[in-house]
Amino acid sequence: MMDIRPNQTIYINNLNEKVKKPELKESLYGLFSQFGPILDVVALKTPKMRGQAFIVFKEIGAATNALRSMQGFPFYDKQMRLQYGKSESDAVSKMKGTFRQEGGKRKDPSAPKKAKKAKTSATAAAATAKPSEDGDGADEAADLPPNQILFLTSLPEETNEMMLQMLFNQFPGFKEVRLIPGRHDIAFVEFDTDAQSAAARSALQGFKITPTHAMRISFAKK
DNA sequence: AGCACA
Repeated sequence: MMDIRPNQTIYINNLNEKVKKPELKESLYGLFSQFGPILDVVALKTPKMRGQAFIVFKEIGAATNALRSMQGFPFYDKQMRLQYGKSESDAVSKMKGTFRQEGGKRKDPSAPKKAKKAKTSATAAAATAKPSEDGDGADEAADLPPNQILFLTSLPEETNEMMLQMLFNQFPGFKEVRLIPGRHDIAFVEFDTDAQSAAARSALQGFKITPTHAMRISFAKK
């Protein structure tokens, strides 16, 4: 059913309602940021809004791509259903400078909060101040010859098997993910062939599972 | 099933 006109926000439903909000948002962010920059992920657990989420992309093209690619994607044991959002997200209006509180139309629970918290540039600087391990030999593995097993590094602490499965699952030839007990930061992902592992590798190289952690993918040592 | 953002 071709219903709603393209929108840079994707509306998702049929999500697993048992997943807690922070985890849900993180996983959605990880899963969808492969299509392009994301402005916001909105998920509410209110009776009306549970099981649904909004992914706000910077570009409509990214949203369209996501819509086509992720329709029916198995996510926490349910198939996600995607549509374009019906209206413009606040994150978009804010970016365009057209954001209005629409006096009265929307619920105003209490005090009018006019000023949003300003991101201090100190915070922003701290966020980017993460040392990047360029040039200190940390990426010697880049030279390993292709094989069917990928080696993931720089994984954030909250990584779990399901998140990695969701990411790598979508590539042909996927076999399994192996986590290492006692190490949250590395994992192995196996494919049927080295061509298939190479394709997944280039697609997901630098993928941000969380906004601050870009994972690194190399081929495993044989 | 359910289209919000505090």
